[in-house]
Amino acid sequence: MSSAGGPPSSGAGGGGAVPTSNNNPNPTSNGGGSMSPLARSAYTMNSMGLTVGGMSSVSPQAAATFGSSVLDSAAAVASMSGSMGAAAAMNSMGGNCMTPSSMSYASMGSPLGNMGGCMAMSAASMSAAGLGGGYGSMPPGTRDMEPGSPNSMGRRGGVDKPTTYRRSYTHAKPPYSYISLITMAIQNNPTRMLTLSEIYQFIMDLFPFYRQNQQRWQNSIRHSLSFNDCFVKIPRTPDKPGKGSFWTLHPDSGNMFENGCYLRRQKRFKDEKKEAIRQLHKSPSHSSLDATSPGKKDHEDSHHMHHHHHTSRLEHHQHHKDSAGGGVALAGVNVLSAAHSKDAEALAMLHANAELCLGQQPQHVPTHHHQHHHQLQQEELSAMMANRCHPSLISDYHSSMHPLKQEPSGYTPSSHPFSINRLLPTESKADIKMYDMSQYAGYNALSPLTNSHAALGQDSYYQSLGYHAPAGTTSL
DNA sequence: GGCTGTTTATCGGGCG
DNA sequence: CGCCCGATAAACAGCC
Repeated sequence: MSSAGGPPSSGAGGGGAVPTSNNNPNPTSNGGGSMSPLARSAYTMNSMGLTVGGMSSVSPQAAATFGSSVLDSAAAVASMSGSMGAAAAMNSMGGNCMTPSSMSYASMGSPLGNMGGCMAMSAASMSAAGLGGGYGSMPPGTRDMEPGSPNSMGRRGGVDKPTTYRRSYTHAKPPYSYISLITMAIQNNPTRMLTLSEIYQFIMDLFPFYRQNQQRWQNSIRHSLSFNDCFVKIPRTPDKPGKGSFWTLHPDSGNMFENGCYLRRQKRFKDEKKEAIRQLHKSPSHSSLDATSPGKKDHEDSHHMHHHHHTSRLEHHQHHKDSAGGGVALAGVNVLSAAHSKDAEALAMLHANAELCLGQQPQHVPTHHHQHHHQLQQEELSAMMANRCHPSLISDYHSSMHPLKQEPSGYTPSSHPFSINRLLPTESKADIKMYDMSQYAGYNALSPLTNSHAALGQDSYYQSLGYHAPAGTTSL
């Protein structure tokens, strides 16, 4: 690319956390009406004033309220944003993910950003702070200005006075990476599998920002799905005709956002097997496997040629942490080995899974189990999924990341303020609607997922598994 | 043809 | 400063 992607004017080119959406080419190709009154109200809710105050003391009950469907997502989102601060602070994990950028988001629009310090509060309040502060300040109609437009909000470079960027970012880009968003979407679905279009829908339902420039971000979503090993494509079964495959999370992807940072993972999840394949493809010397190779898979390297050793580095990273950790679970690995012991464990792991994905503390990854267990690969996953069962459910990887496991530091995933466990119920919250959460965060109250999964509460999911509620395991 | 997926290429930013 | 991650663009292939 000569000219490297062209003039920045179009916002082309990468970068960064603050993308910029120029004009909205196709504002609502899909959205028709997706903007429910609820959504509006949500938007209207301004910066946290609302919530923070009111919810500061979110009772368990309240928490429970957020447990379902969209709410979950909202909660998840909220928690994500909240965790940006909370997680970092609470767990001293070293995860300072409070990068300037995230901070800026959090603080955007209001002093609340500083709440990071107060995160002692409940997740809900946090979320409110985070989301409300970040987005939600403006009524829907006012979205004239492009939220991340360079001009409007100059980047963190401090280009502009902090005062300028304030509110009005109704549709500011959410402080979540696409990977986070996808994870959120998948996790939010009871089946833990979503089609591409459902992922799109989830995102748009939750974040108005993404109702614009769909072409652009959807391309990115697709790229993320394909490019990141943490997402696994599950072919559609004949009995379920439709378009596109299902996407799920790799059972070993575990907690990609361990530090509560949803903009950037500390490490990119790598499926060792796939990685190995890539390596093979790229290194001519080993054509051991197939001569038929198309030779396209090296993309990882070609993509990041400069850091092809990253893998080792990453592992190194991980191991390091693990060892430090002490004890807990590994992120996965032996998957098939215990594939039979589902039940309670399954749920447990289910939790873990959610937990991990939504942001919890670092688990330990047993440094070297990979070689033996990484067997569960796509085919297997596919097979499992074909049965509508998420691999994670079957896999015993739960054993590795058991939710019950305590963090060495005393922190447990369950204890994580934004832990999904906390949000999960104790009872049926399936009926809860977004309006409930409208107070939750400015961002979510949107239309409930129209998708079926939305209708299903997570508890439903659990129930379907024969599990009632993560009661004991959770602090709830 | 449009959607879904994959792959390549770049750029920008964060972090050690 | 180099490595790595994420965002974005875009070419392409396959499928419905």
